[in-house]
Amino acid sequence: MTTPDDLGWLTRKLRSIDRVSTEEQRAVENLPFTKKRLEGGQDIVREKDQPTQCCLILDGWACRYKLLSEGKRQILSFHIAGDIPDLQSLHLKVMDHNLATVTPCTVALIPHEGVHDLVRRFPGICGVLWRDTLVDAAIFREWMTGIGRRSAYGRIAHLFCEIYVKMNAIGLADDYRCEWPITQVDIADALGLSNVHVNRVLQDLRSRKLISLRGRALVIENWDALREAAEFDPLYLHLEP
Amino acid sequence: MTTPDDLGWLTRKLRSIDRVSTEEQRAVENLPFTKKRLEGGQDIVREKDQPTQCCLILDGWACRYKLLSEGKRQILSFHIAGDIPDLQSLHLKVMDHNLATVTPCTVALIPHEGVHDLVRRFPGICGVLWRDTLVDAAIFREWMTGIGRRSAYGRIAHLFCEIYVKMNAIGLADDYRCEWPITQVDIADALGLSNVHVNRVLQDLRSRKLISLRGRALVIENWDALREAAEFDPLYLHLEP
DNA sequence: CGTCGTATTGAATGGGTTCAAGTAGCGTGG
DNA sequence: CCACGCTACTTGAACCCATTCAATACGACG
Repeated sequence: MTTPDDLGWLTRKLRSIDRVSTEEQRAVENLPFTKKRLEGGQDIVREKDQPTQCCLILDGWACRYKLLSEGKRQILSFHIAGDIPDLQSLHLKVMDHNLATVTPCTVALIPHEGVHDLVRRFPGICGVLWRDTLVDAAIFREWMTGIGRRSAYGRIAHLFCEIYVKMNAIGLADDYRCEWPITQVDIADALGLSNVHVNRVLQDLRSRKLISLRGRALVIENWDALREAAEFDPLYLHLEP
Repeated sequence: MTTPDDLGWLTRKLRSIDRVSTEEQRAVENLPFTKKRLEGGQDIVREKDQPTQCCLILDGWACRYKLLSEGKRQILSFHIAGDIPDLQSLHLKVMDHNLATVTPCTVALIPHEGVHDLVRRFPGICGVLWRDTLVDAAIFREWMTGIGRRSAYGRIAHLFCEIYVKMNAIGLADDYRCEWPITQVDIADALGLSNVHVNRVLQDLRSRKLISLRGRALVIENWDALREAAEFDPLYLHLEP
C-alpha cells in the first residue's frame, strides 16, 4: 500500500469505515487546509476553547484527555493518520476535553466553514463524517466497558488489539507488528490504572509470549491468545469489510 | 411547563441542546412513527441486530448496555423522554450494544427512511440530530473519565447531578427533586462498581445529608455539596443556555 | 401469606494503588 | 568521550478501596 498525500489520509480513513464515491473523494481532497508541524506532548486544542477549524492528523499520534483534581488524567482516545479527533467541534462549539500530540505530528487544520460547505454540496459526505463521529462514540462505549468491567490484564490486551486493527485498516500496520509510541503512563491514564500496575501486566503479557514490546515497536506474538485474553471483537470498530 | 404530545418530546429535547426553527419543529413532529408500550426490563434492540427504525422514548426510562463473560454487564447510558438512544443506527448498520427498558416505557418507533427523508429536506435538522449524537458521545467521555479516575463516592454523586440536570432540561424535574427508578444494581453496572459498595456509598451520601433516596424519589438536599463532591461541571452536556 | 426482587449488613479477601528507590536508555554539551 | 540530566521503565513492600461471599431484612404484589 502506498502512502497517501495530505488529505489522502482522510479519504483513506473514511473509506476504511464507509463507501466514498470517486467524486466525493475528490471533493474531500479539495478541502482547504493549512499544514502544521507540532512537537510531541503539546496541546492542540484545550477544554473550553471554541475552535473554528478541525485538526486532521497526517503523521504522528495524538490523544484526547480530560483532567481532574489532584492531577488525575483520563485519556479518552488515541489518534493516528486520517483521524479528525475534534470533528465534533463542528457542532459542539465548546471543547469539553483536550486534544494533544503524543509524538511529533504533522496536522492539517481545516476551517469549519470548508467542511460545512462540503457537506452542503455532498450529502453523502455528511453521512460519512457523521458516521465517523459515531464510530468514535462506539469506541468510547467499548473503552467504558473495558474500564468498568474488565481486569487490568484484559484491558491492556484489548488496547493492543484495537490499535493494531485500526493501524492495519489504514495500511500502517501488517504482519502483527506496529509502531507503539505510547508510554506506560499513557496506557495507565487511558485504562484507569496506575503506571506501576501497567508495568507488571506488561511483563506478564510478555512472559506469556502474547506480545513483545521493545522501544517503539509492538509485535503481537500470539494474536489468537491475545484476542481471547481481551475478549476482543472488532464489531464495534464498524470497519468496512 | 406542559407535557408534550408524542413527538413533541423529541422537539423539546432537541431544543434543549440546539436551536430549532418553527418550520423545522413542525417537520420533526410530522415524522412517521408507530407507538408501542413496553414492560420494564425488556430488550428493545440487541447487539448484532440491524434495525431499520429508531426508538424515541416517550415515557419511562431506558438504558444501553454491553455484556461480557461471566455475566458482567456495563450500562453505557440512561435515557428518558425525548431521547433516541439508538439514533446511531441511522449510520451504523449493526448494533454494537443492547438497548433495553428500565421501567415500563412508551416508545415511538421511527423508520430510518423517515429520518433520512427529513434530513434531506432540512439540512438544519441534520445538524441538530448529528449534534444530538455528539452530545451522546460527550456523555460517554464524561462517564469514561468518572469510571477511570473518580472514587466510587464521586462517581455516584456525579450520576445524581447529571440525571437531575438532564431531567430538569426537559421539564421533568425541578426543585432538586426527581424520579429515580434506577436500582442499586443498575447504578453499580453503570459505574463499574459492585452493588454492595453502591449501597454503602449511598448510605454515606444520605448520612452526610447530600441526598435522600426513598422508593422511586431522589431529593438533592444539598446541591452545592453534591456538585463539589462530584466535581460536576455541566459543560459536557452542551445544553442550550 | 409466600415469593421474588431489592436493599442491607458483616467479615474475609484481593486486585490494584501508593510510596519509595533504583535502573536503563538516550540526547546534549563541555 | 564521558558526565550529566531527563524521561521511561522496573522492583519491592505496605496499604486500601472495593469486591466477594453469605446471610438477613424489607417491601410490593398476586
